[in-house]
Amino acid sequence: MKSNIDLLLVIAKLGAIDQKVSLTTTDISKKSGFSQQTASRKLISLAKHGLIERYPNNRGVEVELTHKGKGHLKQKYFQLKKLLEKKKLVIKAVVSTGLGEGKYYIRKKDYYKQFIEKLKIKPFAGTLNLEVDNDSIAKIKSVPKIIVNGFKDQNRSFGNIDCYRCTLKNTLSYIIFPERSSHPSDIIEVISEVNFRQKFGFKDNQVAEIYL
Amino acid sequence: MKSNIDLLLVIAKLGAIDQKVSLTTTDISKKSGFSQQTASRKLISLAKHGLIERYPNNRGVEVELTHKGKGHLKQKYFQLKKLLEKKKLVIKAVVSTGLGEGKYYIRKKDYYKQFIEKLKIKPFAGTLNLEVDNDSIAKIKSVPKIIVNGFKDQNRSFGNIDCYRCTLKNTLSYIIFPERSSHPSDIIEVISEVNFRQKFGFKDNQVAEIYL
DNA sequence: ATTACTAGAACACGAGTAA
DNA sequence: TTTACTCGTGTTCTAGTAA
Repeated sequence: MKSNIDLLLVIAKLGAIDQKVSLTTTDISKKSGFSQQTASRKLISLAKHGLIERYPNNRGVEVELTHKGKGHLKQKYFQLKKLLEKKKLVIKAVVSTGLGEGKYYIRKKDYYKQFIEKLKIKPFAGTLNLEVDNDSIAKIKSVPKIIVNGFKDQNRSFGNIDCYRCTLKNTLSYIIFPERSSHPSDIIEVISEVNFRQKFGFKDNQVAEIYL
Repeated sequence: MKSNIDLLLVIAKLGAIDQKVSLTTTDISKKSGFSQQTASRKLISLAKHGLIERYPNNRGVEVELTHKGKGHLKQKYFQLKKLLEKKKLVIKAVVSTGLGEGKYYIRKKDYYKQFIEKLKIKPFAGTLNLEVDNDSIAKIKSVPKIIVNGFKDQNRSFGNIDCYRCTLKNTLSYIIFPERSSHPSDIIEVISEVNFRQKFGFKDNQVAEIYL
């Protein structure tokens, strides 16, 4: 989809960011500079991509940004913030116990080889799980993504892993999002060459700062 | 021009925001997802619109964002900031003595009528001049613009005036940009129903906060 | 009043390739 | 190697209107 972030921003500014708002496609066309027809078509497209919820009726359209739509705006915001304020984004995260999924993935040779090649680290065979607030995900996704490709072994297929470079305790690390993760969306996994729990004495519920 | 702000952001992230950077259109195409040809064409277009400076040579392109290009990014940034952080933008401004241009404009009946209709104020027949830093202009331009139309009288023609709603000393006010102003770009003019110098004792060099 | 379909025009895209 | 032109194709636009 062609990034219709400009139209999303127009709709958000009309108030649809945290509540349903009654608009007309003509309102939107005036604010956006598109024709009424194009506003209508784009609205349908945004809804199809899950960025807004849309309830047309015979007096206009009720519109509200979805969580995902708001996420897109936040992502753009954090990109600009990092760029223009010239300082790193920081995430406050809480150490937690995960499912051990990451550990399983890291040990797969096809992934491991790519971690070394693409991420330039020889990862410790375990991950640190952290709980973050919702804006954090948008912050993470605002920095360049490195994709570690999936593969198939004789038993099953493995999906891509999206990796985002960061530092934790001044240590080069990566936040990893396996394509088909069963993690709740506010838990992230971090890999690096070190065992954070051992080297830095990390315990559950302890707060850590991640720099992007 | 179709807002190529996404490509501008890509270029800025490649380092072209406060210095010239040697790039190739292939670099840009990889980072942006467009083809090399499209990256080249868009670069030419950005330069034509004054958003970047571009020096192609036989080993690539040297690129740097112009002041205007950087302003576009800042504008988008402040739009998102205001929206997502749900608080007003604030500008620190220094009271200064202007040219008396604004006073002359306000008294023109065709403008005055529009001020009443479109801005819902009966402006005091004078303006407050303030000196602001450069980011402030981007902040101002990130909020909705109200256009007061120009006109012709028997002697000369008058251009449009761009008006931006704000509050100063809790007073509904508007920052006005006459289309053909001889103001330096870091001086703004504010109109409202009150005489700020009289009512609030404003003196030159005093700092004032403007909320957008 | 609305939304949104159809149709044709305008525009943007990238493959091929010249310079 | 570059940049960037031409040109064929596909996408996106808006005017006219149906519902």
